[in-house]
Amino acid sequence: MNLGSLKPFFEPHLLSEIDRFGIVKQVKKGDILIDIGEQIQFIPLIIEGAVKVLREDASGDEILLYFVDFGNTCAMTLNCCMENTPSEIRAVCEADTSLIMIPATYMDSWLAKYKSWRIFIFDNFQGRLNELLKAVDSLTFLKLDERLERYINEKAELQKNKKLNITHLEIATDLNSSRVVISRLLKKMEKDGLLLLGRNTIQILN
Amino acid sequence: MNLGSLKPFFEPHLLSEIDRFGIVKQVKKGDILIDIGEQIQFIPLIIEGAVKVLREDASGDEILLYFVDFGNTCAMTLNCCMENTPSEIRAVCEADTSLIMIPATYMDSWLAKYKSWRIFIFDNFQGRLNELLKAVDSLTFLKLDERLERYINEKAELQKNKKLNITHLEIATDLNSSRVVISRLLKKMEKDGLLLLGRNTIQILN
DNA sequence: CAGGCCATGTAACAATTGTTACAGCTATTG
DNA sequence: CAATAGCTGTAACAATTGTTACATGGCCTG
Repeated sequence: MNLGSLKPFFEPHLLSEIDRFGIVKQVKKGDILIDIGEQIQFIPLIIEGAVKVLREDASGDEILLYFVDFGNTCAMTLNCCMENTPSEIRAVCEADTSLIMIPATYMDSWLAKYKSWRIFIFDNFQGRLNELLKAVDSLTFLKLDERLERYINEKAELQKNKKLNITHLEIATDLNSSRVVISRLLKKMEKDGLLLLGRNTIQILN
Repeated sequence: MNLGSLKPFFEPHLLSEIDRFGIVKQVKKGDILIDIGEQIQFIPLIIEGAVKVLREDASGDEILLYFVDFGNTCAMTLNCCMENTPSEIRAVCEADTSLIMIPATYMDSWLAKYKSWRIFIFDNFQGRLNELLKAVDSLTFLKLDERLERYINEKAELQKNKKLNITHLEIATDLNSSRVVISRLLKKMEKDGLLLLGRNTIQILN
């Protein structure tokens, strides 16, 4: 396993443990990595690619919570590992993704043994709590057009490309809105010179 | 310090450390325990009472995130301690509250030494993440009348009393709505036989 | 007990978001 | 190349939530 990219995060001894016990996994764009209600036995550590984490209610409506990318893991998952509770969220791959699956059993013992692991875990909790806070902020304080703008910009940043390949329906699903509303708002943004719309594409100007 | 109530949570040696290094603090109803932007040096462990945690945006609008009560601490605070970043939230006492302030310096060393501390910390992260998830769920999937109903019931449960002393304006602030809207919805709930309204009081029926 | 502040009730209206319906266009597939 | 499925544009309308304005009545304070 090539752990070079993880070197800055972990002390050498921990790296060798990750090398010994971690299982590398490749997941394709669109695949569901973790689903709601699943028992989680492994902590996924993202090496390449990105994952989107979302929440669903009883009637099947969705809301995007946040994205997770390189060097991070999903704090929700951490908890589920520690407590052995079923997953509260769904994780879907945004792009082809490689990850190291670390058996949940090491979670606790590494916390006692490695300071770098504690830092890693806490940084991730911090990150996830902040992402959730950001989600609450958006839902509370922003109107849909502002949420949409934020969403589009985040997507572009994540994939480092101002041309998005996405449909209005996908956006509507992520924002828990409806396609017609999203189309309407996008059209307005285009008229305002912020975007160029095409079939399956949104080109961010500026 | 009387740590009896904490006995079920922590191993004896840790309890004696808490006894040695923790500082007991009494806070009055309505007092601000932690404010946005503050540096946090202590982990507050709630012994009695309850605290409400809220978020504010640039223009001063608020939203209630969740309540924290006995045996718990605020995961936001944990993070701020670990990372030494300013607080992202405000914590206001719901009732007169006693807490033990644990200097942030012990945070990490106790994690290495005490399994019960690790469990405590992780349980709290779990709890806070779940509360934030619940907040996101409410904001996303519920209409205001449902959020209001949930809010009122939570309040009653927290104070173990079906008669609330609260004004419509306070509710509106917690839910980031406006007083008129809340009055309108409460009136409807009263007409539906769910409540009895009075000046500064809401009596939950059923 | 008069004045003022605060809490509540209500109406009228505005803004935002959601829904339904349908038309036209594009890409794919057989 | 015809058929089909999926994507986008648009209009008309509905529901929800927010805003403004004003009236009433309780309660505290001087």
